[in-house]
Amino acid sequence: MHLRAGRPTIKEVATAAGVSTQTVSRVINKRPDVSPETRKRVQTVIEELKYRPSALARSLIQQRSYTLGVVTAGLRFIGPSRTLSGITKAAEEKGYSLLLKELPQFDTAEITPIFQALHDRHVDGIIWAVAEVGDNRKWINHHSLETSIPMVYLAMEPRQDVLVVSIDNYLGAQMAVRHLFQQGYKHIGHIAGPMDWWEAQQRMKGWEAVLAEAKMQPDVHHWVEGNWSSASGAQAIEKLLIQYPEMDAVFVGNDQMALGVMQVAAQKGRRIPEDLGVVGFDDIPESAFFFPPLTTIQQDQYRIGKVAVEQIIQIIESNLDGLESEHSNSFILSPTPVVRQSSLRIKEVS
Amino acid sequence: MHLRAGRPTIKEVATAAGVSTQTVSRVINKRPDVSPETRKRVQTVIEELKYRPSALARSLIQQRSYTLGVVTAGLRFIGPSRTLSGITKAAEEKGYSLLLKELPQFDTAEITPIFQALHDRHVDGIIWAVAEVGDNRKWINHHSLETSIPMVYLAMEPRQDVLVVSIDNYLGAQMAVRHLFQQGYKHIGHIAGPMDWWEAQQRMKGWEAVLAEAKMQPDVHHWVEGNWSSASGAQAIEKLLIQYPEMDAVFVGNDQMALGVMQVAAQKGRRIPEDLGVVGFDDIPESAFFFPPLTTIQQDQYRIGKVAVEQIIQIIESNLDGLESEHSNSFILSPTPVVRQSSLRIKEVS
DNA sequence: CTGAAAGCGCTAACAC
DNA sequence: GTGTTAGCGCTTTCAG
Repeated sequence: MHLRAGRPTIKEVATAAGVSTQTVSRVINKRPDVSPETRKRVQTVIEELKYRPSALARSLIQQRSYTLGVVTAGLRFIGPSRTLSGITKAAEEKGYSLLLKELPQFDTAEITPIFQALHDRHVDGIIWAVAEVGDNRKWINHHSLETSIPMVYLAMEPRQDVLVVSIDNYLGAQMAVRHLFQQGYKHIGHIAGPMDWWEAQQRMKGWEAVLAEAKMQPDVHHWVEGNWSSASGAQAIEKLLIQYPEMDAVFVGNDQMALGVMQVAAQKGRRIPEDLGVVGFDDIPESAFFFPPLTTIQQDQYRIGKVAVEQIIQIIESNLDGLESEHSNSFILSPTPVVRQSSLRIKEVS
Repeated sequence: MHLRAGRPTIKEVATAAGVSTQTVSRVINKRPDVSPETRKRVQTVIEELKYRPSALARSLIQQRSYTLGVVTAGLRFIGPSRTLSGITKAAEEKGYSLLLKELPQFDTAEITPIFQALHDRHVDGIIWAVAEVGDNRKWINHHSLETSIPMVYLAMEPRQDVLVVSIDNYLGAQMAVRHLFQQGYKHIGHIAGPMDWWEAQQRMKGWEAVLAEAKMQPDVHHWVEGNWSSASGAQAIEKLLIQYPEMDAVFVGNDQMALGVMQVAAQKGRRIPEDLGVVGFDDIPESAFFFPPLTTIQQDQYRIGKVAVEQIIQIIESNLDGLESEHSNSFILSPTPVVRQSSLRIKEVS
């Protein structure tokens, strides 16, 4: 008995069990048409040899890889990572593997090599988990014709003929601002994310919409653009305090920027929530431990990942049945407000 | 002209160009032994047909997939995500693809299916990017015999015959505590991570070592165990303030827990850094915007990922040359202190 | 119930 | 320079 190099093949198993490779194939695929004795004998050999069928060879002949391509960006941020986590869990459950690519920037122009790499490896579907920034979606129509690989897009504006899974950022922003009004705040400013992000635009529009409901004109001095970072939040609030002195509350585009806001407010002796109400967006785990704890709009990024996987697999499998895609083409998930101290001016009646 | 189903094959390219598949193969692999005219003709056909060689078929025959398996856990936390980001970047540069698996827990017992899935897909190497917790490494010796796939382990205790890439947590903790002594603090407590984590143990040992240098006995009342979360940090500091009343500084096992510490300190009117010096670990992006900004020990998780990829690829490629692995078997990267306000009791002489 | 032949898309080894 | 043959490890016919 000596150590073999490499992995045992189906042929070796067949020889050792005294059957043909077909029969081994039938056993490993749990086909019914094998006699119990044969099956058992083959299985024994498989275990002895520690044989494992090659997924590569299978993919080649079946034209099916049970692999999904995932394209992400900004894994250094917690949002994309949580989404990815939802994707890994769902894929695992469904028996799919994941081929991961990370774009160097959110608006990387060179996406062709990414597609090629995934296509070359025969992925059955692609999850485009990159936020919509600027015109980084302009290639969609162009591209979806070229390749026939099913795709699902996350965090972008729903559009015709494309499967999209997103959070309702517009609704979330409305929730935030309405909550501030309910708490008796009158002058609500906004610190937006970078305006080339679709999500930042949506959140801003939600803020504007609720102001309009309250018959208030959103003024250009009532908001400032940030870049999602705490540093930009700090800078933004400095500006805003000057250019909008009546402001008594602020809806901030994400929790990180809200942290910067709270730091500056503390330095300037502005009490939160008494002098300044603050609401963030995302509900990062730390936000409950800001000082004071931050009211925010929770988005379930994990669930987005899960839904994306489930949807794309459904498309893949219905395509196989020759059914032409007949699915609803967008999933807009609702966020949930999480009320904490930073916006509670009124004692809540419980 | 009609739409073909599926992808064009090398055979179709060969026919269309009037050459053999072998010649096409030579062209796509940029072999020198093809006449300029033939090469050009073939290339034209390739572009017209939008032909792309199948990485699957190649992997099968070359016994080489140019794919790395990555096993991670806790992607909902920022640390593992940053490491993963380093891995994606480095892999991209080196021309490798990534097959991603996430364990449901850090100490998942059932790792065999993970290995099988990666092995089935012929990964050339595996990056085990799961922190060492409890005895979740006990399978190492057992397993590395079974499979001959090269592996690299992250965030674990270096050991013989295994390639490890880690941060020097012990050194980092020493840096933190020495810094506090330099700032004139005398009674330094510790809030540890969960003690079944190797990294938490190392950080605690670093704290103990510096206390010992200063001829101080680390007492059981001078530290409390947390679980990395801000909530546990908040609880821990409450306890510590009671059981160690002389304490004037605390070294906290990570930045999240330090956030909880600062929240409680603020509530109790303990001024930071005057009454209580605080140092964290990790340098998460938010820590610069805590109130006050947090002194912490930075670990470059991104770089860990990068080094891991580079090392495993080196092993893969030297194995191919038949060289038996003759590498140093651990990389211990040094962390960097980042001094901010939370520990600055003395005006720094610049 | 089982096996033989063919082939998924590609490349290594050899001819010429 | 280029083509032929064989085969990576598996599954899909189709016989028997």
